Amino acid sequence: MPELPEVETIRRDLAPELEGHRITAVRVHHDDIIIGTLSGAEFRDRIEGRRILGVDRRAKWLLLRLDDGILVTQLRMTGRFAVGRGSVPPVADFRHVAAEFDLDDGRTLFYDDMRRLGGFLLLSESEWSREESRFGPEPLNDGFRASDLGQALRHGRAPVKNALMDQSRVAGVGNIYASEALHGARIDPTRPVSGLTDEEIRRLHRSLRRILKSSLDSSGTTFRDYRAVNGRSGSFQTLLRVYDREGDPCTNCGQVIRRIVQAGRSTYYCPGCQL
DNA sequence: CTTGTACCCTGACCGC
DNA sequence: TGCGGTCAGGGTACAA
Repeated sequence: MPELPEVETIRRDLAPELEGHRITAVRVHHDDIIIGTLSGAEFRDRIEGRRILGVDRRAKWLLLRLDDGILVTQLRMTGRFAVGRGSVPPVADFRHVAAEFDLDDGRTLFYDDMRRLGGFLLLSESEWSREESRFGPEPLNDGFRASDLGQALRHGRAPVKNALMDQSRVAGVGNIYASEALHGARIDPTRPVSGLTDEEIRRLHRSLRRILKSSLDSSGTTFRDYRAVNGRSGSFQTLLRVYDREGDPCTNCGQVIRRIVQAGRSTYYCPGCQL
């Protein structure tokens, strides 16, 4: 479901709700959302009593920093959070609640995941730092320059669209923003990374950062499953130029937007201005 | 090494 | 109305 702007939006919503609070009880309704070797009961026993010190993000992962360990969560396609009082989630369409975390002030954090592709992982600092080292640089970090993008992207022969979505090259970019960033940079998504010029890398760097920031300002893109916390919608879908717009005219040049499939995922692009 | 494919799961939508 | 096929903001294991 969510990419960098969506996960960061959720982080910003969750942090003030959770920070400083102790988790008093955990209920796991589907063991398959506990990633790794712990059973639901073992997971519960190790989380209950822990205090949440802070909420961070890396790539598309959320980190609940506990007073003992890090509760890592990945939302994949349909994971969502809500915080409310009482036994019923505050959002009507939470029909697939997979886990609940009671807080020390009587509120509950609900995790809903229709497809149950997302889930939770309890790690130590060192386990997390090993996981984390597989990710490429954060594209919105201040120090992320065009040369860093070039270094991350310009090896191998992968199509640039696939390379952008490769989390070990650049962190946090998924299917929507890969298409949008390439359109903004006027680069054909099928181009092999090895052939990209310095000028194209500079355009892609500017385009990627502009689009991710702009989406973050809009609280992300909601046209399907994604919601921020407690059902709040994003609005960047109104600003998408190519994604899910097959058959529409390009806002740059008027040619008809096309959809192709790369690595099993839809890519949208304009054959007129993306060369 | 790098790149592509199948798969996890449920639901919405489309054509027949 | 039902049925089958396809697709969905992701990531991983495994094959070539």
